[in-house]
Amino acid sequence: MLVVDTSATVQALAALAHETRLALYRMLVERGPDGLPAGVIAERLNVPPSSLTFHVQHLHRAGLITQRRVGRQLIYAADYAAMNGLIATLTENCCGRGSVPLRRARGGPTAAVRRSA
Amino acid sequence: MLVVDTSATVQALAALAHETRLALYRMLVERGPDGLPAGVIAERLNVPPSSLTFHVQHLHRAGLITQRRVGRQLIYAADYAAMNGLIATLTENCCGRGSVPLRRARGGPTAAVRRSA
DNA sequence: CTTATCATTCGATGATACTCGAATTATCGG
DNA sequence: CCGATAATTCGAGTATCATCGAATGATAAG
Repeated sequence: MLVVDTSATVQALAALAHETRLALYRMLVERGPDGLPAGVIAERLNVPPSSLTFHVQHLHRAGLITQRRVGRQLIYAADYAAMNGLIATLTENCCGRGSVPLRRARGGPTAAVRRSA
Repeated sequence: MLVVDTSATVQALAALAHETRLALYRMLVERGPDGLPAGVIAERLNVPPSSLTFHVQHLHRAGLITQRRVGRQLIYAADYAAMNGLIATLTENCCGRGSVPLRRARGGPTAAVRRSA
């Protein structure tokens, strides 16, 4: 059984629990492994540079995005493994053991989660 | 295609992004459909009544738990469909567009999930 | 009606989170 | 070195969240 570091989970959830950061994270997921420089993200989200830094750091500290420098820009990219880890944690701990078959899906990739309340 | 209400997603994430509330939610998931009265939850979490109310309402407003009255006690229970909806939303929007296997639940450690036997 | 129990609401306090302009660090191209 | 660009850190102000005792509402039993 998977044991979870609760505070890491809370940190990841808190990082995503903000309009701006959720939009930012989604933008990076869409963009893929290449990522985007901070400046571009700030412009697209219409957020001043210092505010943008505040939010990307929040996501970075939570381990949800990666950071790398290219020349004088800092590139941020989504860390897919981290999100999958978070989803796995939620699935393992919070999904009503058996009443809802979400963990044993063997068919299509997301077949079991297509239905939403 | 799954329709996503961003602010509802943020609200659900924020509701879970707190040590006490995550513990509370997990307790209700373990307990199952019968749920638990507020008093019992408060005692088990070692939280004063008024603080407990604050947290259960947070989860209830986010739609993650249900509330019903039995006699003079209020019973709270996990709403599994809501959590599955949240997970579906995260999977649809934030997981690298099908390129990433959702199937890893006990692979390598990630930033959000750690072993702590 | 009165008392006891369960839980919530109220209100005051302290703690974090968020925003963003100004100053600072890092890098690049002459 | 110098000027320009990318991004961060700093600091101050505002807002929202969290905690919890005391007061209030809701239900039950005698």
